[in-house]
Amino acid sequence: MPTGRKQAPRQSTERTTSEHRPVARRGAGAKSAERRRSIVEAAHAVFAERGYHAGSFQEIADRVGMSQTGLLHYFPTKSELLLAVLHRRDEITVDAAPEPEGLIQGIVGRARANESLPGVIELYSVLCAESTTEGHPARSYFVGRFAEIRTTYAAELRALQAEGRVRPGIDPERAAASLVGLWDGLQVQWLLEPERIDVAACLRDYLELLLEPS
Amino acid sequence: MPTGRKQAPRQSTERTTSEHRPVARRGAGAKSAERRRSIVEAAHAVFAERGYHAGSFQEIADRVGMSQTGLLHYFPTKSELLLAVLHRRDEITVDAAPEPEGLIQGIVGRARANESLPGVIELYSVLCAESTTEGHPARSYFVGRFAEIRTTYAAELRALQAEGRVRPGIDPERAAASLVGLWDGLQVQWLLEPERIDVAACLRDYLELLLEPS
DNA sequence: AGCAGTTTCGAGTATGCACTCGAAAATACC
DNA sequence: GGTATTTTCGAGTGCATACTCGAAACTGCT
Repeated sequence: MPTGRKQAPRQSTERTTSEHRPVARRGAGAKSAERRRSIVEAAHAVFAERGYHAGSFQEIADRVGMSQTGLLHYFPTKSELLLAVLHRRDEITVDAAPEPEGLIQGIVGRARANESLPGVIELYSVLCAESTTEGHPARSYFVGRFAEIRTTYAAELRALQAEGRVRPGIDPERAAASLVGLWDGLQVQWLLEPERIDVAACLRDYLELLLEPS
Repeated sequence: MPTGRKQAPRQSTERTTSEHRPVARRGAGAKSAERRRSIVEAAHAVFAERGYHAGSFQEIADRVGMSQTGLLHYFPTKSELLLAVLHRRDEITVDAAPEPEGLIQGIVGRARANESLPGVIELYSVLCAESTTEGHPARSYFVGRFAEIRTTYAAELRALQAEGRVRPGIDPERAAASLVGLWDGLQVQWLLEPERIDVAACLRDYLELLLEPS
């Protein structure tokens, strides 16, 4: 975080280059933030198209129109850039999430919206599976993310259960995991054959099976 | 990222000059087939652990106890080796598939069996997602495989439907795609947190929702 | 204008990659 | 035993990789 701008919640590992200055905020900070954004955007696209291992600094630098070394000034390691991309993705989807009423409406709506963002889906699907490999930098990110989503859905299901709107015999935790898994698995099939898979419809089917017919 | 080179001293015996092969069956052909099998086996493990791009000839050769160039004699290109691994995987799972009666029994049983083969799951999950990227050599393999599995399940569901054993309002094609997606998505979560995800139980839950309570 | 700090990059390092080439060693067949 | 074939590997090629180093160019503040 070159410019000490308070904006960024970029945590931990600062640049290690030994300097220790008092809130250095010389000019050009705005430019820096802009650059970072465009770099993250390009990296998002490249990682989505090629995956993490196969995606290169060079290609990202080319897309953003700067040298590979210039890029390294902002993100000194590849995994740092990856994590920035993932957190940026969170912001995007959260921003685009009005989180409306109802599990069904919310989820199906989100799935429909995703159909116009294949890059986001691809990034997510590819990195998610890649992260199960040994020592992948995004592994803990995905572990945390899955746990978070599962508990959110499980809580929503329990609330619906309390209202008697869930079909009897449903285990909220397992149903939450299933919902997440179903979504992700369908997205992979959709990436391979977009015209043959209707992710949103399948999710709606599942949710309607879960809920009491009213 | 430097991914420190780790040697896997599989067969620590020196192999430069005197070589007493214990098997040394009749004819070069037999030896060749044997070699191919062990190479495919090692490649299976490496691709499962690292993915296709990140997995290297060198590491595979180390595990099988031969030089990288020796390996190239059997599989002149990397993608050829990949496809051999995938087809070998098909053989394995087909062999281990008694394909018993009943969708539920069959699927749940297979899922349970898979729990003891994390390497096979990892290979499948990682390569499957990786294959959605541009120009991946396994892409058409997975497209074909998914189509095949979906039609199989859809047919089974339609047969059950004819017997009146499926809950009304189920679309067999979508349910088949959902079943496959659910399975794959759950497996990814299971790879990340094996102790928190019960793939077989979730699949059973889903199948019971699909079928008429009898 | 002078300076502190930021941004950029050219050149270079060390490594790894898939793959080629040519030849030696092992083996099979007669 | 001699010869053809298969199997193996050492050495090398060309390229890509992440990352380092050091310095130039730029920026805005005083």
